[in-house]
Amino acid sequence: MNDSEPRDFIRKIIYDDLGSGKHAEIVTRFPPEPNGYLHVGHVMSICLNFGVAAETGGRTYLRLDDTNPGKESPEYVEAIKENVRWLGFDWDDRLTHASDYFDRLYESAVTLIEKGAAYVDSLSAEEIREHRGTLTEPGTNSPYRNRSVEENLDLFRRMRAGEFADGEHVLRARIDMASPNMNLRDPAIYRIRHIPHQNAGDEWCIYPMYDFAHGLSDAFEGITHSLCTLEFEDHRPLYDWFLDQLQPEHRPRQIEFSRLNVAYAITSKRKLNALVEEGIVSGWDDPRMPTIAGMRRRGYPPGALREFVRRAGVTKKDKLIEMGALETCVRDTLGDTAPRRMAVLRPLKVVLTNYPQDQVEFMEAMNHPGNPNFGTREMPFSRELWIEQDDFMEEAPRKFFRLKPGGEVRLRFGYIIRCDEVIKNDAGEVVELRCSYDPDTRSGTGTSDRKVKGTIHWVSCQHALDASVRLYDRLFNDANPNAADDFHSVLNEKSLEIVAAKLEPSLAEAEGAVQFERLGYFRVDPQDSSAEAPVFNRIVTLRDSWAKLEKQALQGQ
RNA sequence: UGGGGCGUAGCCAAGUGGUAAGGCAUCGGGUUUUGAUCCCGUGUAUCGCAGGUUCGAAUCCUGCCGCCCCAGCCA
Repeated sequence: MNDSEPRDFIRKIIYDDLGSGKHAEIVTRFPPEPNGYLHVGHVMSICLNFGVAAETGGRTYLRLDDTNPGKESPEYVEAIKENVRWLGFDWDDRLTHASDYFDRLYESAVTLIEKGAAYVDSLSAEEIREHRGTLTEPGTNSPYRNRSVEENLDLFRRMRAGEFADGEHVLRARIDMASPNMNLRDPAIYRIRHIPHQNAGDEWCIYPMYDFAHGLSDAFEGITHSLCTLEFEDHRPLYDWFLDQLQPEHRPRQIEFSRLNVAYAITSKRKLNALVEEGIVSGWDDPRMPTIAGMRRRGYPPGALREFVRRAGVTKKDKLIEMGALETCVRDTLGDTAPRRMAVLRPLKVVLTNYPQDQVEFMEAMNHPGNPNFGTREMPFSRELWIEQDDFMEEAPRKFFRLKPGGEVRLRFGYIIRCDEVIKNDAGEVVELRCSYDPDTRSGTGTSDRKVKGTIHWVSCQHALDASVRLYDRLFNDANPNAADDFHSVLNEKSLEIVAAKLEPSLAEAEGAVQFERLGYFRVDPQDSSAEAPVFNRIVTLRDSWAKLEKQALQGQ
């Protein structure tokens, strides 16, 4: 991919601005409000803002939009920084806060008042709402709309001095109460809040609103392109209005793009919070969460996320992207980077009746069949082995080429075995297989080159490592849980299954993502795992065309 | 019913007057000691609909339809 080729409408605009000489350098910003965790939807914005600046040799600010104390907390700031860094981006010394500009913002508000472009309104919140009109009816002017500049100045100073209670007054832009654009019906720009600010402390009791603070912060930082999501599109006239009124040195341009939604995932902060609060998930970084923290803990590589949003593209069309597209990116990345190992998730014992009682052989196994640089390892092989329950069927269909009574299968990197006897418990469940192995078929060194259709994975019983493995599935049953009236009704009750697995011994040293052959990609849980009680998370399954066949067979019946 | 956006295959997405890229998914096939990977091949897309302009329209014009956003002293 040639990054110097514009590939979306925003990049086209930006590259044109560079080409025309309108800007010598591109400056962008990623401006999260520190009132929650970043999720998959934010990844788009992060990659766009940091990406386009990096491509063009520009700069990006990480700006915390902290204009509403009481709803925001420093707890989230660290998480946001960590998430952005983990995704692979760097803001250098450009970590800022909207609160850094409180003084300048205040001065700008005073300027607006002096120009007669803002006034102190003393209506209550309810009254203001009533005066705003509706979507189809114009609003009506506040009786305070024509206060003198002097009176406005005096009142605003006293608001700032703390002479009034919350809600007693509000500073409003004086635009047009009859505008068909609701945002232009004299929007509030400063409100009184007697709450200490997480950064500014007790210095202020009035705080600027988003529309006022955001565009001006952009201007103060010399942002050239202020990229945001579609819901701010009809705020743009207001964004431009403030710039027109105040004529800051730099004039940023706001451009909107559509949010990225992923099927089966929720991205509402409120709902995400409910999942945590209600204990439906274990926390903000629960591997089922669509948060960056969750995806990170799950084991999604940051490069896979970047690739995902690159493939999704930047447009203005509402999108709901299939989860499979994300999973493909994860598999693509991990396929190249994850060493292969063997693990049995649902163990079934196999006894090789003709294998010497106490013998142990060490089988050489490739760590990555597609890349010899990964080297090899040795796997202990013995008389008693664990295989996957799914790899045996007593009454197997035609195309099932794993183990069945009287049938043969290859043990990966081991021998070909034949199933001679099926042992069941009183309940009629298969609990053990008696098999015989063919000594001539040892992997690599076999004197027989006979082939069998199937190859299955295994772990030696006496050498196996016990581990708890968490199998994650989508959190919701509905492709668009965001649209559900109540997300509880579409929760997938089986989004987590925990199994007692048997791992090959080398997995004791596992770090990073590994592939459990034929099963999927897994990684040690960074929080809950210990040497005594290892815990693995399933990142994503492998593609499974057998499962697909089975499904089709079921549907065909 | 006011304003702002958006409508190209199942999901994304190029294309901006010359006869519909690409990715994901799907479905075939080949390779394979992972039913993975890899490799080949695979799409009757009424380009939302209807008119119009033009030799020629996804692209221009008109009218309609559908979906999303806006009535916080949230962002």
